[in-house]
Amino acid sequence: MKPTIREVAKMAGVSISTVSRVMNAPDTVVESKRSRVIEAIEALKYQPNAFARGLIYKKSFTLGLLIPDIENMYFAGVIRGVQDACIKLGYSLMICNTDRDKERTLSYIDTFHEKQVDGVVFASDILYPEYYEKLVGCRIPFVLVSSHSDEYEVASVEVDDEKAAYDAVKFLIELGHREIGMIGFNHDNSVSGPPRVAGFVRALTESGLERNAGKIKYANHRFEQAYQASHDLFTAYPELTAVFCVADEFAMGTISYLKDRNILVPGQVSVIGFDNLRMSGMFIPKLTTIAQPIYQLGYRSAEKLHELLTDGTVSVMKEKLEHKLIIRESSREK
Amino acid sequence: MKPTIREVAKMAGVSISTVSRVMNAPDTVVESKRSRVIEAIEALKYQPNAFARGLIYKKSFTLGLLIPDIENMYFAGVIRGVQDACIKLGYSLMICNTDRDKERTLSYIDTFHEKQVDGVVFASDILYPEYYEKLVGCRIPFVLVSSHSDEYEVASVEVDDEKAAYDAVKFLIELGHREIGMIGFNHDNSVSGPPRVAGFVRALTESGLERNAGKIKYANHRFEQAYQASHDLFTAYPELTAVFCVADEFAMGTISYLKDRNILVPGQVSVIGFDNLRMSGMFIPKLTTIAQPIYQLGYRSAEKLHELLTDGTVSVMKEKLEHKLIIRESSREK
DNA sequence: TTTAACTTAGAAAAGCTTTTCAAAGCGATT
DNA sequence: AATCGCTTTGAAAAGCTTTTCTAAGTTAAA
Repeated sequence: MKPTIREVAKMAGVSISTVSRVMNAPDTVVESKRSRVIEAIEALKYQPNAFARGLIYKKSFTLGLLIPDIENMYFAGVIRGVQDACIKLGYSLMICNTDRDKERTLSYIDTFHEKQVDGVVFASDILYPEYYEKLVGCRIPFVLVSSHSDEYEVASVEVDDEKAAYDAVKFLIELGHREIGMIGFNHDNSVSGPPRVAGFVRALTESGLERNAGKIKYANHRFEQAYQASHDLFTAYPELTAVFCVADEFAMGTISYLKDRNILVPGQVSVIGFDNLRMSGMFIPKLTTIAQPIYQLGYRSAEKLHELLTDGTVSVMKEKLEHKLIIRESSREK
Repeated sequence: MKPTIREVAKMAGVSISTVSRVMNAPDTVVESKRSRVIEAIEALKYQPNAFARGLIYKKSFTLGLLIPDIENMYFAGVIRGVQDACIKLGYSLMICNTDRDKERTLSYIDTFHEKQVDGVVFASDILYPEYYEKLVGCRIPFVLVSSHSDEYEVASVEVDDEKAAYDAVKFLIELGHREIGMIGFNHDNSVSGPPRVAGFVRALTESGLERNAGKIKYANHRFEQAYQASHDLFTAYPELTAVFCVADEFAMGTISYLKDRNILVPGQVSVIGFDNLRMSGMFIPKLTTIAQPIYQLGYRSAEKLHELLTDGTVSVMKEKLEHKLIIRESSREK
């Protein structure tokens, strides 16, 4: 089996206390013994047992990350950010893909509880009361990323969805478009759904384009759904010359649909996305989009969780990171 | 703090042994006490401490997963597969993104060792001797997915790369193409690089097209690199009417390049990819490709690891899963 | 009625580390 | 020479659970 501190002690001819001290407070043990101990540790490839340490410290130095859909490219970036922050801060990371399934999410929280993760970052999904109750019931500190809660007092880091949507639509208007539609997230399973239509409506209203405010179809996070939604949108409103899509994946779905209908993008219709996935620059045409600082979102959320864990509180509760308009090839002046 | 078995025992008015028995062998404790204990457990939301259990069982019921590049869409699928298998088999999963960095990979193995993961699945990367030595030095059982080792006796599950590449090129030939090039993986940091050029060459040779065997440029896993490689390929061999790309991301890079050069795909040049990413059906044009059973690859690798952990050995050492040709829009008869 | 065989429950040990406490050793000060 | 104070080390306890062992209590059989 794996060597224990006992065997290291025996090999070095000292007590286990001394071995422990060599690892945790090296300068309290005299040089001669210290080097003998270090030799023994290396010879045996000794690695202290995390279970025993966990028992003492009551900490696992592990964080949990709950992801709604790992096949959504958006999350690859936030995972990288969270993981890099974890490395910097000395945590391990346990990533779980919930598929937006309530039961599964709850069961992962149980696992986190059992494994004694120090905290969890909860990504992009709605914080349902069940989740909240369970998390606080298990006394697990947590933060939200790309999400927030109106009901509860929970730390979060995200983008200003309303403003970002506003900027996207404003851009389309400045390009000269007057007939503008939108493909949005279903409100009942997304947190950014409502603020993004709010931004859409505000930009429209501000320019006297209220008549477009209802030209919205909703989809459920996936390409195929957005394809279908575009179909519904364009059969209902064939006059549209621009579409605001609340996700790059939706923009791709919309463009695919338009392509199949032989409608040119951006020749006849301009499409703007949201997220700036790595894929957006690879698509044909390259997507004009609102860039979220995806990696930073993940990174900051882990830092914030760390702050919560060490200080017991967090300096800014609802943190907003900056979005940015990226102009590429899927949009054009009207 | 979190409640312990002691507090449950006190609340139920029994000894801690009884509580433990209720959880692990319920029928050895009399109904009246059992129900009192269950009540107490629920009232306190008691969850046994995984550290204490780990100390006893010498198992963490946690697996580690080493991923080279989490932003590569290929891995989203294998992660899902591994994770679903883990749920079925009762393991938790610790996913680590190595960025193909040796030091980082080694350091993750240390973490796995310290956290006492029961085993690790190692994805898609070359099993360098350092990795192998460290893993066996730490006595951590492991399996390879989308990879294999010629040097060492390690269980693996992957696709038959040579055959798959052969099938791809054969398909191009049957379409009537005679001038065929390839965008491959750099041999020095990929395991599937060499077998895929072998398949390319075999298909060519079989049809008397050896003259094409050298028309290969190499790229390093990413779109941008494939774009550049396509540039090199087509300036060196402008006669090409078809390209075999060893990854869908490469195919997208190639098509992007061709598009920028106003070369029609599939009108003038046919492109076939490899992987069948979820994205491949979303791209314009939709990619003809060799589908890997990505999810199953992940799923099987976790099952295999489980087999290794429970039986101490594995029934089939080098397992191959079936690939499949998917014909979509990026290829056309010559 | 007594003994044998079970059933049920508690005490205690084991698993590995860190940390506290006490003791030993040593130099220096009075 | 004796005491003080500091450094260095080891013994032991604590952290939480599972499991073994033992004891007590119950039922059935002789």
